Amino acid sequence: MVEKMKQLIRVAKALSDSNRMKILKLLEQKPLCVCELQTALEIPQPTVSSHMRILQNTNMINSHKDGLWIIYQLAELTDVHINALVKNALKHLTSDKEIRVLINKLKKIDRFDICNTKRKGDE
Amino acid sequence: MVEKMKQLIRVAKALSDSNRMKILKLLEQKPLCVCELQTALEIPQPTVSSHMRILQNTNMINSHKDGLWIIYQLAELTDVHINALVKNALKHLTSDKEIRVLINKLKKIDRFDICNTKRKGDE
DNA sequence: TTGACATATATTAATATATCAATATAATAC
DNA sequence: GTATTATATTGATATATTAATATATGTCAA
Repeated sequence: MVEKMKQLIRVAKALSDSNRMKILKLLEQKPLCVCELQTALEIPQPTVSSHMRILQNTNMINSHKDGLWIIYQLAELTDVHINALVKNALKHLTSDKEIRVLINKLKKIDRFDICNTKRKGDE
Repeated sequence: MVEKMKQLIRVAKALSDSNRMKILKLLEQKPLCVCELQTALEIPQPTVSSHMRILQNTNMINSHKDGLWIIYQLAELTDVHINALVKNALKHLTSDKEIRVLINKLKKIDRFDICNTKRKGDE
């Protein structure tokens, strides 16, 4: 059996940081690699990785590899109340000014531009 | 205008502590004074007061005086998403073992027994 | 292989938070 | 007034969290 209290506190702590909330809101738009998040948030890469680990420990996100990249995406939480809790946190930030600016900025960010990795099919 | 991000993080931090979650679950049963919470949680009075201040800063609880007592009670949050978030956190803990034991323990706790204050009408 | 690159981990320093003893404040009884 | 009681505040200490730098790992291409 899961420990409800510990589970809740782990999620609440994960939501207690503005960088992590920004990451979740960005992932809500589309799956992203570390370098895209790093560019959007303008913070060092290890800082991003550190936040990703915390989010992954709550099962709020999952990841898969694509060459050198690790693509992160939002995950559906199996626990109904925790899932609703997180959804409400994300909805709350929809009208946040800084978040809106950030999401707009994301439109111009593309991992193929950031990284030197050649686009598949390029010569 | 409210700063959505700061508001969310303040609430998430408030929910990131097991003593505070226990306090909220106890207040869900009925309004309580500090000495009742102190007895239920078996922690020193200043620790309780410290948590109450944090919870009050999020508007999750409010208080009124009754003689020497300060009675705390759950408050309805005006922000719809934050309110739903907190409600889900509380629901999540309904099945938590430790919380169930605590709520059961609360039934035997009565401020008139704990405190030396004379019951109104006593001789 | 080797080198370049994307990401992860370790270490450290700075900051934030939780707890609790001691003390202060406020309400009530005498 | 003074004493008592319930709660708040202060200040000290321990622990947790964050972020930055340095280093390591794993992948791909040549």
